[in-house]
Amino acid sequence: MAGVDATLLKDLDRRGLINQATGDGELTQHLTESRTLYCGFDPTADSLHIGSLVPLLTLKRFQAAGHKPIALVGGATGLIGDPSFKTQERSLNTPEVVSGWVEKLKRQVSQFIDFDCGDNSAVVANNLDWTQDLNVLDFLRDVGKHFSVNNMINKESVKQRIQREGEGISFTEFSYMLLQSMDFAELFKRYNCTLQIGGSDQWGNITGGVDLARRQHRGKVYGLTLPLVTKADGTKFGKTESGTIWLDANRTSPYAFYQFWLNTADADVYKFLRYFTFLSVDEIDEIEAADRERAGKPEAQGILAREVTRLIHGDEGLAAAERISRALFSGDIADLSESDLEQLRLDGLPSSVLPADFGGQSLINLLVDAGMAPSGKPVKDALGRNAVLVNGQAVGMEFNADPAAVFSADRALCGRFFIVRLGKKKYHLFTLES
RNA sequence: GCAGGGGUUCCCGAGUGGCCAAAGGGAUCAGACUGUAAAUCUGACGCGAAAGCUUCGGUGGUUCGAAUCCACCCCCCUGCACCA
Repeated sequence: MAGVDATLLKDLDRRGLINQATGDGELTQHLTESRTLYCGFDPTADSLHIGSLVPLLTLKRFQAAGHKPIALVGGATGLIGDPSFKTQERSLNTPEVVSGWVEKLKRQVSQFIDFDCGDNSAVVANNLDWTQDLNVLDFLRDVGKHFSVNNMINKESVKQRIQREGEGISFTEFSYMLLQSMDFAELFKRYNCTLQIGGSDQWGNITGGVDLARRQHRGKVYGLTLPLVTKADGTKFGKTESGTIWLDANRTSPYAFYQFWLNTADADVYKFLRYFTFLSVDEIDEIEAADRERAGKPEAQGILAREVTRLIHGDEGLAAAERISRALFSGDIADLSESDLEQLRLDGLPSSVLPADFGGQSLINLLVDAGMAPSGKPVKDALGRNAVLVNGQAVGMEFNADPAAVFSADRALCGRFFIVRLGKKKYHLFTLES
């Protein structure tokens, strides 16, 4: 068996990754031997987003330290919906939809952990396996009996739903905790899994499982929660104007993903390096010190973007993201060769083909149709402020009715390409029909 | 079922007959400044290039005119009752 890195918890602590743990510090002792731990991911979409990245990477950290990770995909819990800290009851998804998502998440989660490294190889589990045939009476007698409703309604995670005027909670969602608790007890029985990790919102569900494992199997198991990722300016982490940042390249291109991290605020970037990369804390401290020393533009964002993009999208995804970023944000667009431009499209820069005849289409319309803006208003605003650049040339409102003049062959790069920039950061590649 | 409270533009939340596309805040977008930051300032923020058009749970109605009044309906919340 591979040696166990007993300093793991200390490292997690230095990274700020420990929010709360059960067992009064016994966990450190517990982890001096190779253990099995799990973290659950519920299928609420066909891909995870970066909100799940912290627990996902923490599983990886545990595995690197010699422990055996189980990634649990919630085929069952996904059918119910976790009420923890949610302000509203959510609508149920159909079993077919959820099982489709389960398959996708299984694949996605599997990219992060090693399934072929001997004794601590990872396992992917689905809690539907031990719940779908469970009989209601057995459930109520064997599981329900161990839970006190008095206790459950006092949980902080459901308080909003219990106390707040205007919202309620269904029995279905209220029961969620029992299902998750069962998972822990079950994994303890099946795999001798003795640790569950999760976001800080999972504390109530995790302690529920700790108690159930003890009551059902007299098992001594532990829970550890990770902090919720917050931003210094108080806005929600993981969202941009174009929506959630997903891990699936089909939903969020490696380029957009890379740009997301590159735009991290100074106030957050060192924390994020500790959360989201495998660079050592010492290395990160050095980066921070060097940035402070130098003043001006920090290096940290670039390092963060590179590290995380490589982690999620691999070397190729990173290379593509960097190629696009370099081409668009530094240097002269006019210097790009035809193959460079072609490559941008292959790399995932949003692109579309211009129609041969513009008909009566306005320029605003064309850009909206290409997906550069949700409606005409922002484009109009940008046109009025010289914030629309076609191949580096500002285009004003007066061209709105005359897209043919803007997208004429003699103004195209290499005879057929137009790079349109809207605002500071939104780019789109148009090509003339050949 | 009864009683009470409530459903407003992405979110929170004002508005209770015309001056309302609807205060204020947040989020978001654009500009200036910068480092593809932050802070700050400016502008935008239902749709539309514009003229104009469509909104305030739904449907009808009253009115010259309704988010605002009336009727019915749907949904949510709180309490009570019924059931057991």
